[in-house]
Amino acid sequence: MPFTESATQPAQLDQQALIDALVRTSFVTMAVLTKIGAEHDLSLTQLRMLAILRDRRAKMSALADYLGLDKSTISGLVDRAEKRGLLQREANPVDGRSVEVVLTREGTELAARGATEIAGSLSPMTNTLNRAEMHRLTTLLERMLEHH
Amino acid sequence: MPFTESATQPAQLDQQALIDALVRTSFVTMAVLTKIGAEHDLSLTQLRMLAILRDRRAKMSALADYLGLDKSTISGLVDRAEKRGLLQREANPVDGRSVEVVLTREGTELAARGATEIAGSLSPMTNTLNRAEMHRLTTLLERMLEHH
DNA sequence: CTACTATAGTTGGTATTACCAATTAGTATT
DNA sequence: AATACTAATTGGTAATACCAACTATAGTAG
Repeated sequence: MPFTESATQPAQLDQQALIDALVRTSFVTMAVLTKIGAEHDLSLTQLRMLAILRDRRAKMSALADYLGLDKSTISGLVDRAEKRGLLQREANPVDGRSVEVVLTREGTELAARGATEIAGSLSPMTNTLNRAEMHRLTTLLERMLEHH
Repeated sequence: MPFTESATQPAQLDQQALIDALVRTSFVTMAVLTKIGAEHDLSLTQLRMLAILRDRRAKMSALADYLGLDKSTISGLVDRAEKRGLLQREANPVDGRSVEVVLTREGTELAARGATEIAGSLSPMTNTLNRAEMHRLTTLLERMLEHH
């Protein structure tokens, strides 16, 4: 079941074990996100988009950058989400080409509900650790994320 | 950029921070996997399928279970991978309905190469930790994974 | 041993995701 | 004022993934 391997060096075994654990954890986490999204008819990408728009309004091109997707993909995503009433396109008064995207009240509520459910679904896993362990794990993950 | 929030309880703050770190780590990891897959014209799902088939031959239905997908989706995935020569369908002599899937030599090689590249792409992140920290992180992640 | 039921996969239909190339419209540059 | 650049959309294609319906094989009941 190891996603990766082919390391025989003594020191690299630890690294390989970590990578396997990271990949497996990621798949479990993604599965949780996908499932919760699906319960609200949201793809993982749509869920991410809502999460991004929770804090800030964003231009189409900014969304493409954040999500690592082509602009044309964003057009489609925003189209469908807008048709569902989750968000709105707004004109940028300064730049006539630019389109800004903002969550509607409904979109904001859905994003909040999703966040709560995600926390709820992951807590069985995270709660296997005590507070000190949680803290240590968080710190280690954040250290890795910084260097990226 | 917090994917989730809405926790004000004192003890839950640590948990919330952990969940955020987990989700962010997962997206970074998935982005790496997606990119490496794309370089070999493999979707994340196909990459996972190859990874599963590295160790074992599997029936169509077993693949559906492992991947959490509908059987009909597997038919399509296997069709395309077979057409590319990465794997083969084989009849099960015991059960005439069952179809077993096995990697070809080419598929095995691609899976191995992918695994190496994944390790290479994640190592900049994992190498920000020393060996003891890697070990601690791995242990904590595995503890969580067990309880799932 | 035939008839029902269950299981394993495939097929056909649809929606979504995602890309690329081409286009439209607005902004900047020279 | 003409040219180049940028922002977003449109159209076309392929892959992913679902569901429902179907085929073929296997197992069970009468």
